Amino acid sequence: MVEMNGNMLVKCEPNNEEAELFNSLVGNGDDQLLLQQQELRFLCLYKLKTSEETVALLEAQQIDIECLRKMRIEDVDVLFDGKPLGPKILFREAFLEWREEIGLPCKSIRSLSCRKRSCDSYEFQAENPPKHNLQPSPQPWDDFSLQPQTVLQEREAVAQHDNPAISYRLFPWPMTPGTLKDVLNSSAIGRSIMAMGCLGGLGKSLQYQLTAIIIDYHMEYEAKITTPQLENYAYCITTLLPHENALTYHIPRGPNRRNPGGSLYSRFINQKISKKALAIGNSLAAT
DNA sequence: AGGCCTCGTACTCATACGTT
DNA sequence: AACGTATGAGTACGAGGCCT
Repeated sequence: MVEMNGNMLVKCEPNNEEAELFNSLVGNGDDQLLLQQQELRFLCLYKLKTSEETVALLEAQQIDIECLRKMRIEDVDVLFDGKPLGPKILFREAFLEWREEIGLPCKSIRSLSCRKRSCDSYEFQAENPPKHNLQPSPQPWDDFSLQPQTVLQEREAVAQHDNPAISYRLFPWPMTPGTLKDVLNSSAIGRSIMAMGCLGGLGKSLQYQLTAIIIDYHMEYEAKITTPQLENYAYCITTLLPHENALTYHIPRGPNRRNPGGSLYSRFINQKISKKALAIGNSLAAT
């Protein structure tokens, strides 16, 4: 793996311990629970900015992300029963904000009992999240795990055989951290990237794979790439995989750099060249 | 095992073009 | 004219395959 540390390149390869840990995470059926715990920790520590104690509290109550999505405000009181008020206030505020952000505003039992529960509208909402805004509005964690069932099934069908020719047009545009997560979850290599990214920095080969996936996604929508788009991709990567260095993926122009740098731009340029060469080759073969 | 070659990737430089 | 952006050409480097 190569990381940018100021102007210095630091090279380090994933060690055996990391590989074993990775295998232990993605290897067998029991690992679903581990991955869920990783996801919960990731959400709590990086998004909700809660303390380790709060994470431990949630784990002790066997609360996972699915539970957090369904949690009611009274449950927060129960969770922190007998605990100091400070962490409770911080968690509650961050939790309410997150629920608003993902389109599942927190309800109380009382408010729910005040209206008819013909089809449990907020469960319904969970399966029918608000439509994506087409304008770039990168919201970390927006739409995490909240894709319409049909679309998810469609993607799963495409991804089932880990077909390298996944149609990224099934995913929303432009990319957000949530979209990136869905894109990665649609392939085996993407899931490996997610799993490794939870543990630490990605290896060099996984960084290449991640870059390739994102550029393939981009090129299904647009033939050109702009600086804001490159910045957004770097933002999505570092939001979803906080151990990654944005400069690995996108180096902006500067006084001493006329063009953008980083693996994203390079991959994009080389893909364009490859595709053009292929097109020329095909046209020559056709004549 | 070591040398050579090919290929893919990352990067820089130069240039053309559009916008302000 | 100055600046930003897109593109092409060229170079360096490393990985992998092949041959001796």
